[in-house]
Amino acid sequence: MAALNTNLIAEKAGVSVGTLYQYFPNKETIAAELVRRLRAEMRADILQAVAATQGSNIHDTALAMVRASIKHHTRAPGLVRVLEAAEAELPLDEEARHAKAQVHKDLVAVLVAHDIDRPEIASVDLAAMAEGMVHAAIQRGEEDIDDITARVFRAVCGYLNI
Amino acid sequence: MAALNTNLIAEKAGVSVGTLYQYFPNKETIAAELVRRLRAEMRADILQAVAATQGSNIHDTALAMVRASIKHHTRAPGLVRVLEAAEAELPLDEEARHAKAQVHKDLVAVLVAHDIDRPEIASVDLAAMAEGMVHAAIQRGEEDIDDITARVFRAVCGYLNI
Amino acid sequence: MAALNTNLIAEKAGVSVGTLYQYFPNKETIAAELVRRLRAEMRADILQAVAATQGSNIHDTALAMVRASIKHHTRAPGLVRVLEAAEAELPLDEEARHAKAQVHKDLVAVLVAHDIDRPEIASVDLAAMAEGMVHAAIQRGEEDIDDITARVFRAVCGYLNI
Amino acid sequence: MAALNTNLIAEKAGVSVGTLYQYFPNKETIAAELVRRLRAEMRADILQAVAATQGSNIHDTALAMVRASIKHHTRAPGLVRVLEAAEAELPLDEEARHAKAQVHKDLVAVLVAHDIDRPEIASVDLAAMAEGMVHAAIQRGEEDIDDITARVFRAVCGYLNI
DNA sequence: CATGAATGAGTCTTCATTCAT
DNA sequence: CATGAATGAAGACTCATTCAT
Repeated sequence: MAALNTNLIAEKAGVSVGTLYQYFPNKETIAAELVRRLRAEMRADILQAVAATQGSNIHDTALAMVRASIKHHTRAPGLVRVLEAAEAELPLDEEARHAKAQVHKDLVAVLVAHDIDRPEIASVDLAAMAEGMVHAAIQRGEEDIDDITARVFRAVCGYLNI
Repeated sequence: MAALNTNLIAEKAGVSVGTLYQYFPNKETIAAELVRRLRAEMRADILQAVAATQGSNIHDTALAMVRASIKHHTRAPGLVRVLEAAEAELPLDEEARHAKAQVHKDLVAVLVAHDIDRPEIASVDLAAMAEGMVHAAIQRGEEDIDDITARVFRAVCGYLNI
Repeated sequence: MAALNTNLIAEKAGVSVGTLYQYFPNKETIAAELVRRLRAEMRADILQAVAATQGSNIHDTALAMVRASIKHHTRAPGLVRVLEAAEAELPLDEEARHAKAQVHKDLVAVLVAHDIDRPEIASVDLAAMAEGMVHAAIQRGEEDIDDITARVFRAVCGYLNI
Repeated sequence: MAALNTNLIAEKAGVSVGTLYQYFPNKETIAAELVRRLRAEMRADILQAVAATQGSNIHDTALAMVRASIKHHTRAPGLVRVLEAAEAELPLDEEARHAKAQVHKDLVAVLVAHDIDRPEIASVDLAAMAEGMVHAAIQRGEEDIDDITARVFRAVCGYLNI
């Protein structure tokens, strides 16, 4: 995949390939690290959204989280897309898996706090649903973030029966 | 891109690479053709679902379509995933673009028939949402199709406010 | 070499590749046959030139032969060029070698008849010289055959000290 | 074109294919560069011959140039032959075309200095004639350079009427 | 978070050759 | 001078990885 070319990654990172390989044993770990960072950023966004709506009803929290998710996709659409596609077939290392799991856990915690049924499943479903919709919208060139947000929010509420 | 290796594609297709190249000028067109077939099959599944629920309310039709979408993902999960990932960066030829557009049009037609708001947008949103959720579920190894169906259906209804 | 593509040769010959391979065991023999024909035609042209100047002085004979050589290059410039290039690295079969040798022998005979020194060497030198000049002129797009003839003739006379 | 096989070129150049492709975008430019070098070397040989016979009559200069031309063919007969054959169908880049043109210009300059008629045409004719004869002689395995030189020289003088 | 030219295994693509019809 | 789709070895090209500086 052209976008995950090691030389390109190095260039974008402002270093040489050699340097990259001094810190990572191979391309897979490099990609895993990028995934880790992506998830960490995402988590920060989400935690912030959760914190900001602390004590509110689930609607407000959900809305804030959807917004956070979209923000995350807007930052570097190309990279996010490529990495999320790569994530599936990549043998993630412990760190990356952990970062990914954290996002999941945070979401589960929110769902549990609001008495949602089968929170573990709901967490992955909601993430997949939002990711799918946002991803498609961004890729089509949509720019009205509020509109995208509203649409995803509708689906989320439907899924949660709230 | 191990899964879109021309030699592998040829092998799976039961022919030699040379034969493949007698019908397609290069790898891109080969991939485009696979996308075209995928979309054509998907469309057949969806049209059948629509036809089978002709005259029913939108709930039944939506449910049938969700089921069709899942069926499509179940057939050849690996290939579907790879192709859907490739679809975005592939220069699709006329045929493939047409096949993709047809699926979209069919869905829009159903939405229009049921007086759904902004049917064009709804069509892509619903497709993305379902694809995202189903994709994630299948990849995680879920096998209870009815359960997945019910969850996607909930999101769809929420999105459509029905 | 694109111009010696077996499928192309077959097409130009108005048959299928399969048919070609029913008469020749491989590409080399096909090329050899083309060389053989080329040399046979060339020989015919040269013999005719010699016959037409029977009894004349060497100047007239040389001039006629140069003309014949140019005619040969004009017929199918592309093929002639390709074949003459191929001739060197091709393992010619008996027939083709014989056809080539015949041309040489005829020339030697003429040279002997006119008391030229070292006729064997002169024969190949003259052929190479004429071929080189004519080839280059034709390829550059020159069309004034008489002019090319005059120039080659000058070189030939110089070589022969006549 | 076995002799212009990229892997072979790389091997002969003492590097790997990858390295070759780090400096040239494709096979054609690689071949063009080889042609350029060939012509540059040839030019050096010729200029040296011209310089060494500065002020002499045209006979001496012509002789020296014929000798230079033969030397050029002797260095790497195989490569020279292949490249000169390839030259015609190759899309030469600016550099290569320039190198080729330089040789031509140098020769024209010499011819002009000696009041030769139609120097532009004479230049290409002489080059083609010498190349044709030398080429054939070398390929037949002749090793007596002086003899070849004398024969080519005779043709050259005849052509130039000197 | 050093550098980047060199390496060569792995892909894409072509084309001489075969063989079922 | 039967046909031409199928084959796969060979050749063009890429890119993850290394190593001398």
